[in-house]
Amino acid sequence: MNFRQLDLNLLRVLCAVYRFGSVTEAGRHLALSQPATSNALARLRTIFRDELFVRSPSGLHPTRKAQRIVPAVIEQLHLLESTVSSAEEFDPANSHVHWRLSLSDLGEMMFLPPLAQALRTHSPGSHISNIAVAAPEVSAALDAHDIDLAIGILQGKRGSTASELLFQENFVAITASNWRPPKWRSGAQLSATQLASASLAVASPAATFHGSIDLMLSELRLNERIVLRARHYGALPELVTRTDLMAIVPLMYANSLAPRYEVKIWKLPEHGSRYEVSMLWHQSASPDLAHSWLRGVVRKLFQRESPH
Amino acid sequence: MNFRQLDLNLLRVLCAVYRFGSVTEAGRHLALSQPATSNALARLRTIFRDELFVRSPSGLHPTRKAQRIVPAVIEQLHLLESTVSSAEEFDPANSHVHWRLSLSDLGEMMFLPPLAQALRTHSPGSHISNIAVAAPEVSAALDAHDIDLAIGILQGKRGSTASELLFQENFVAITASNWRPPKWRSGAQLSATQLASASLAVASPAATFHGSIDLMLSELRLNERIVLRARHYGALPELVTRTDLMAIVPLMYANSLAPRYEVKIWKLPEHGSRYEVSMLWHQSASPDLAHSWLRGVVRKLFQRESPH
DNA sequence: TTGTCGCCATCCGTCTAATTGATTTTTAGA
DNA sequence: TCTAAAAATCAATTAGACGGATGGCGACAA
Repeated sequence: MNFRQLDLNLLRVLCAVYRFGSVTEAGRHLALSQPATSNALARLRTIFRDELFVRSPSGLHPTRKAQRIVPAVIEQLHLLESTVSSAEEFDPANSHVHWRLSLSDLGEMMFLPPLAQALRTHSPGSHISNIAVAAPEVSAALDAHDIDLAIGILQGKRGSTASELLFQENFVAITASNWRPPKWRSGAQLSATQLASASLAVASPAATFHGSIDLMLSELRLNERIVLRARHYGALPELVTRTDLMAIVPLMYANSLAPRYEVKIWKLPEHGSRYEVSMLWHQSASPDLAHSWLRGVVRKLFQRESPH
Repeated sequence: MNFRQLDLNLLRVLCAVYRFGSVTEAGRHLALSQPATSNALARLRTIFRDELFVRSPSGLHPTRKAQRIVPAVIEQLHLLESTVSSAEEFDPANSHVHWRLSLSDLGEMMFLPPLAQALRTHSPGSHISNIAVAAPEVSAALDAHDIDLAIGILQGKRGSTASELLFQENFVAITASNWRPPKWRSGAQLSATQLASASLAVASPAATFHGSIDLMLSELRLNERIVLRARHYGALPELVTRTDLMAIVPLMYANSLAPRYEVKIWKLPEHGSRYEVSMLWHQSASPDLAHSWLRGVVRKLFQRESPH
């Protein structure tokens, strides 16, 4: 097996067969006929002196040797793709990229409108999909190249995940505008005891923002006060205007409600109510100029210096 | 420019032209005719919509676009090579690898004999060359894939350099066997004042071990006592047996002299006389089974627990 | 057990890209 | 301006990879 005389294009076939578990399907994906794909696989088998894939009821199953090398080859081909496509200047106006993002439901409300507006303006040929991935799976989804970029309260844990802080902000409480805490005089600051007497509503979405509010409330020893848990933020504004409940939401979201809802914003104790919003992507996409452009757009739209 | 319909083999041509600055030479290296190479370059130019290389007095000079991507592509092809060649089990007995090492002159004396013996025994078809690279250039030489492995008092500084500690040891002093310090009674331990009265000879090779002795001696405030500087260790044993000079050498080397030379070994103060011997290689070679085997041989021959 | 279906492997004609060899073009330097 | 070196191009030929059609084999169900 001599790498120098290996047809590199065969590696594509190797990866595709690994991915689809089917010669026919791999060929379809590579825009190659089934015989050509089969022939390529035969050459691979000769070169590697290994069957590489054996038939099984569920499709072609990789041998140990294939299992050992193909995932790494897939990763390296992705790297090559990013490098090669970083060659040409990215022209957003004339490009047709399908961006696959991961935003929580709140992320959609907060980030999608300005992002979509920017993309419609500067890259009208591009498409956006939000693939809402649960927070713990974000890194895996990036590794699998199922999504291009994730925005939210997320941390890049693995080495293959790159990340950039967009902003830090605080959670706040919103209530109906005529809601008052006991012994209230004026202002929008709640004392700890006043807060401790409120009944709380929170949203715990499955996707990106998951968990951080719960974490904060248990730090503030307020988790006993939660009387309503929603799965999405969308219901909260109506909820607080119609009940005596206090909802805990990101400041950004509270501010966005002001024009349409009669809600009052209450500051929470600084301690524990802070959260960080970052964007995450797969490291191999870093040199890609298209991806780099998208990150620039996100940065320009959402990144700001932390007040603290 | 669509990566999916890019002939990956063209990237080889791209890298070779970049490396040799010549279509003809690149073709020769790739076992490709000059017209074929020229044609491949023409296709690359169409694909990348860029000249990629322009003629200059010193050969084909890469354009900015080529400069941006080709080094990364070279690196990624090396990665692919390591991955792909890690597919087959490495059979040292029947393989023909040309190992390019970087050893200092002392390294040659200490490490090459057992290493060569092991390789002759277990991989008689393989070759070894010592490309003695000066210590500061070791990482660069690994990056350029000019050498496969370096052994010495070295630290892997860059992210692309992998390293593994082989052992820690101390420098010692050797003298003629009848040499005695002032007010000496018995034993092989020198007091600081006794040491400070000796006249020293040191070797400062250009290659890997460079500098660490000087560093130690200046820590011990003994650099004033150096009366002779050699460029190689080979001359020191004869030197100390014929003069009253004391030579500072690694313990390992001092021990190796015992059977043939009438020298006495004196311990030095523990503080500052310790050094670490490591092996360094390029990270992309980590998955390569042949390289991994070589590292295993080196490890088995030379790695030992530190006495401390 | 047998028939059918789905999928991989094989066969053959076609076409791309390589080779050899020669020629033209370009460019730096005399 | 001329020369020399190297890239680009041309032409004829050949090797090999692809596409379409066909054959073969195992899985699953009646």
